[in-house]
Amino acid sequence: MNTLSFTEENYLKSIYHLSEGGVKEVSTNAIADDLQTKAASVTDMIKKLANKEVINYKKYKGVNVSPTGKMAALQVIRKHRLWEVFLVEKMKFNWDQVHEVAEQLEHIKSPLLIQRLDEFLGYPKNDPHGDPIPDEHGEFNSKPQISLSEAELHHEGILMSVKDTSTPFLQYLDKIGAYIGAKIKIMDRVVFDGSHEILLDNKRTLFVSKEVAQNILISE
Amino acid sequence: MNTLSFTEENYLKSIYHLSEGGVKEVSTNAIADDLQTKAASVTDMIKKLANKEVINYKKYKGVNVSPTGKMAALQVIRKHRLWEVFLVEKMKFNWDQVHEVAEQLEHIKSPLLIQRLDEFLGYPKNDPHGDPIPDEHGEFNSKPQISLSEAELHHEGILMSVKDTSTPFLQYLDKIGAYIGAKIKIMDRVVFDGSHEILLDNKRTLFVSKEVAQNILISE
DNA sequence: TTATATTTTTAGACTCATCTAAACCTTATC
DNA sequence: GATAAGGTTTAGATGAGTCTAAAAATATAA
Repeated sequence: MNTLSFTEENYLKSIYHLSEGGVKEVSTNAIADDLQTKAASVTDMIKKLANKEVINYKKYKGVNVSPTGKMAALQVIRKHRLWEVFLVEKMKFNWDQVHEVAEQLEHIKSPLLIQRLDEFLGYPKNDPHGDPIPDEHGEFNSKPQISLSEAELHHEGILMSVKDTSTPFLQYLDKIGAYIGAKIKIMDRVVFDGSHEILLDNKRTLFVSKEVAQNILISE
Repeated sequence: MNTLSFTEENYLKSIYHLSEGGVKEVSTNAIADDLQTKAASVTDMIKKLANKEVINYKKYKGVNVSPTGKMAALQVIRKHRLWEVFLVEKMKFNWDQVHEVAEQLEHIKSPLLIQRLDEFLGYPKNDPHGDPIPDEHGEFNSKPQISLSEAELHHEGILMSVKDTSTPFLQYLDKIGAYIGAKIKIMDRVVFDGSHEILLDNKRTLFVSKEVAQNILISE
């Protein structure tokens, strides 16, 4: 497999995410969309990645990650999430400020640094958005969770993670007082627009839109 | 000036270092040698850098950094040295292990991160090799220092910094027990091979070669 | 001062990652 | 099962950074 370039790592990570752990076939357009590039560029790159045997590729049939590719992707994800923890815990970044910088830091090549960083941070299990951090073997345990929009009415759970990690969404959550670890109970669901009435930390009830509900994951 | 690419930053840093702060003219070959590349590649790149007005360039006459280029170079150097401090102080790296990783980290783009890192480290004035860390305006005070090989016989001073930061040299210093802050007195100088007899921390006398003496800087 | 050696630049080619435009497959629809 | 619509791949070009080989300029030396 050799080493992957900066760009190759980004493609691989995108494919891994889009395939939800290596099951589904991922389309050229989906990758292009995710990486803000053009389909033709994606075709070129997936040929390279297929040659390096980190993905499986059949013309016109989409791609998915191979076992070695999955490991490589998980290492990049591990680095990304550890750096995010570092930025929030040690550099006093807000959780909506970390993504862009972590995108750069995740490509730093130094196994020793990652090992020491992990130790320095106290072997964290989750990043600031609640996503699990794989260990050096790519292992991680994801606790069962369900989106607010899919959970049953009157279900109560802990805010475990968020699907969307964009600045506007995270700033919105800050504004309404939602955070990883908060207690959320679904009080009502509005049929008209799919919005949700929720009880936050047994203190306040408020309404969130369908879009917001889909991006909040709580414990089952 | 716009932003500089990864590679452009490396060239600029090299030119800055080779010109001892932007004074002397630097030759194409010197840069090629420093960056382990070919003279032809250097010629291409210095044209680009001259177009961006970070260096002054006259064909066949060498280059030196412009005021804007000097500032840009100092920012990269600032980042490099702050990361080195981080690696040694927080990540428990040895001083001979930091260079390669800092070469990568110095190109991370995030003014906020550097500001917070500086604060986190307690606004250090020097990196693990004794080199001064410029502040955000590119200012730094370098205390007067002189190489062991140039100082007067029987001169005594503190080991302030090292010119060579390669792993073999630093490991050699570890071995003989020399470190930044150590007290060194020049006991004798051997005419035959230019080697030096020194007294280290008032404890041990030992001989170091001419090459080693040239790379150790002590207070005047 | 002319010849020689060295340094620097140019010319042309290569790789990587990207693009547009056109050609090509696959799928959905009637 | 023909056709339209959409997705995917190829062809050819571009820019960044690099290289080798050859030409041009400068420096050195007899």
